[in-house]
Amino acid sequence: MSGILSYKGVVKVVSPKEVINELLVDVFNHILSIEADVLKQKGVRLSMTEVHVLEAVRNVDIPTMGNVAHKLRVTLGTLTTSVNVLVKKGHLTRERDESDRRKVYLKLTDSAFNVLKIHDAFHDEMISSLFKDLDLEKDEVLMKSLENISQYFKQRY
Amino acid sequence: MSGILSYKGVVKVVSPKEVINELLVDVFNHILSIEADVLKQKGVRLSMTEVHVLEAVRNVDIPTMGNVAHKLRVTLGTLTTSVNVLVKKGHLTRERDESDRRKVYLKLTDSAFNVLKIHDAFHDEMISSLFKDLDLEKDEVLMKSLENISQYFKQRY
DNA sequence: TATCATAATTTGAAGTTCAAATAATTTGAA
DNA sequence: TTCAAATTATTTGAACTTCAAATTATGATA
Repeated sequence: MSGILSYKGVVKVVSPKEVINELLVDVFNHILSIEADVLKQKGVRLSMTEVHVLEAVRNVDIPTMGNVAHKLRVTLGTLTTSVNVLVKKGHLTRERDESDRRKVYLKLTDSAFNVLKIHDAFHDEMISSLFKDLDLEKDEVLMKSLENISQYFKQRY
Repeated sequence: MSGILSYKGVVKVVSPKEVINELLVDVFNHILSIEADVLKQKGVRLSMTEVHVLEAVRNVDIPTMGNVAHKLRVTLGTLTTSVNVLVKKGHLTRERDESDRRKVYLKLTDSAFNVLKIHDAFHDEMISSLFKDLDLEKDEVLMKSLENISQYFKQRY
């Protein structure tokens, strides 16, 4: 993918960095829109945003509104709107903390787990394709790269 | 990052695949929201969506409405709305193709190039952090991984 | 020419997000 | 203890994003 691009008679030399940048953005957007299609086609009546809320509820240590909102990097108000819909659609329940009644715990219902099963299968397939033709030592290089960038941003901003 | 997670007394073994999946999603969302902040802080009065339109106009071979919409994977109607705003804000101009007057070419103005310069600097820094501690041979492993996944989705869907 | 195809825009509705205002509860300092 | 400040979550109103369907304009072709 790196090398030379020609457009309108202009020859452009493309660095590995530029290629990686464009691939990252492109692949990521592609994945999101494909997954939306897959879910719709499987009869899941949820948007990707809503699926991400369910995923965050599952992945966060203690699924309060605040923790989930932080994980998703949205405001509490935004999350409240999403959760209202997801409760109405039967994928989430709210539970008050009895010892601190300000807190609300979110809980996934069985239908939420079904949605996440489809989601997981999709991502598994995706990640497997990423590993194709790479031996284990190299998988760890990829992981190290992702950790680098994750750390970098956590420190920097 | 791979290994053992403990929550509510339950011990969970996390595979490299799961870690990579979560990192990818997490890092990507993080980057988007950080970049939005950086742009705002630098006085750019555009949303990330709008910046992505400018980026697509620059990156696509022939920047017609159709080609740019396809690159962004949005409908033409969606793109039209974005472009209307970007023209109003002075970042884009429309030009009719004189030999086929159905077609519209999008053209970046100088102020659009200024926005993209900030965008590029940000992404450069980001990609550099990804390369930290990795030698060139390994960068190519990462690139190969991304190409794999890109190819996979282009063929599969 | 009449019809079909292509390219883009307009319109109306649904979904997403935020900031600011509000509400309920807990914490802590006087 | 008590009340002011802090914490946690919800509500509200506005802006933005997106799509599907209808419409407009133009080009290709039978």
